[in-house]
Amino acid sequence: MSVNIMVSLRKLALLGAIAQPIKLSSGHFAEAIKSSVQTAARRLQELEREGLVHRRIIADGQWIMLTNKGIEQLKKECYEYQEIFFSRTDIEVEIAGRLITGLGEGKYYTALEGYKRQFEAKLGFIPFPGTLNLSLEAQSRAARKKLDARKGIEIEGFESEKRTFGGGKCFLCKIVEKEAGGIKSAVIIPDRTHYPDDVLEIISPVYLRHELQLKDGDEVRTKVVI
Amino acid sequence: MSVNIMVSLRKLALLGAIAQPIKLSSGHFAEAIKSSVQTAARRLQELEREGLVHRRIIADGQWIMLTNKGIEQLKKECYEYQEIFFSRTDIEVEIAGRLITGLGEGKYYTALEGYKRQFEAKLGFIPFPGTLNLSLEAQSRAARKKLDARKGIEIEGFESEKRTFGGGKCFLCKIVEKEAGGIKSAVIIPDRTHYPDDVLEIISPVYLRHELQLKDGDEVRTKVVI
DNA sequence: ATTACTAAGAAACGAGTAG
DNA sequence: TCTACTCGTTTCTTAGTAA
Repeated sequence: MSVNIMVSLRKLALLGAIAQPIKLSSGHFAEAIKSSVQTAARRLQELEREGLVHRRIIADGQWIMLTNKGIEQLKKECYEYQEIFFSRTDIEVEIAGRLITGLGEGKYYTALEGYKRQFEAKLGFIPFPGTLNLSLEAQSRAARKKLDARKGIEIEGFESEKRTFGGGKCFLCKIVEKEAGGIKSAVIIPDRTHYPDDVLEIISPVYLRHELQLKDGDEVRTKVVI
Repeated sequence: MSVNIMVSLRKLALLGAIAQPIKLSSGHFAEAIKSSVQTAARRLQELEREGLVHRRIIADGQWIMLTNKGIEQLKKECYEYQEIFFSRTDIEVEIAGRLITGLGEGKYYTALEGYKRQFEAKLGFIPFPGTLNLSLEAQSRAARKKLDARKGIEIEGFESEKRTFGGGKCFLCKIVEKEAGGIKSAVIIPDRTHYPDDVLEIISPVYLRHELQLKDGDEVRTKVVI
């Protein structure tokens, strides 16, 4: 990935192309990146070719918006800065939520060899098949947001014969109270999540729901190591 | 500032050259930035020429550490990412500290035309000459740290005939309780501070110490708009 | 082993032009 | 105006060499 491409991508994000498409011409973009129109146009083409932006050309310019891949790339750089400037400011964030029943895919994914192997190597345990899903209130969603800014423990995606499985990241955590101090667990955040960001997925070597005698609607508090 | 230079600078920061000098050779650095030894060596030379790193060549490599200028450059990029990803998550941070008497330079600096003009234009008031200095406990120091991550309201440095005066940044704030709701004030953070980061300097259009009937040792709480 | 040159080769840039 | 080419020119990179 060329560094100029990354700078262009960042500029587009700053211009607001991360949340919604923005309209701009090569000419305007040239001013923004302080280059010639040709170079600006080439950068936008390149960005599209690399799959980092969606692009739609119209009569008097183009509509540009970052793709998920583009956002991911940008986040990687962002993590580096977090690392440089805020590496060890906070150690833990506390997130609370109410237990809900998931869609069952947690069970499917956590059982896959491609993930299990990584969980064991990187987290130190083989997860019980399934995830504990917590529904988060506004306050905890804000705390959850801090995890976005963190690199976490990286879980790589992989491919099987039939399909590809996306990557994600984990954070070690512990459930507070409930005498669960001794149980290792981890928050898992897929890159392309099927849940909105108001659900927190937790994995653990044991069946937490039974181990802690939890039922839907119970409040669960967890301290996440970031 | 070439983009390749910035990438190299970031890499050095990640390698730890921000807090203390690190020893590395062009060969090692070449691996880190995935380039030839020649390019790596040239980058280090360039970085030094631009005043972004201190460099000391020894028999089997070199000692490298970022300069303040280098760190400032890096922070600028960091702000961009903050802007992109965390723009409006928090609005305020609360910082509490105990009133102490400063060294008197606050009085000197706030009275300088070069600063006064900017305060009036950017903060909306001409500061009373002097700063209110708060000594921060551990918890508030952590809150104070959040300001480092923010761009704030930029105050530019300037030169007089005799010397140069450094820049810094400000954050609007309000003193909580004490019926001070109506008094505009601002936290001021010089780029090259004479205070360690456990002192918070506040300026205001009025003499806060009298206005709020404060004396050394009193606890003052402030909400800083970030 | 280093760093620091030089010079050839590769890559990127921007003026000009077409559609 | 716009995007998207081509094509000289400039800039950057790397191999080779010296200290």
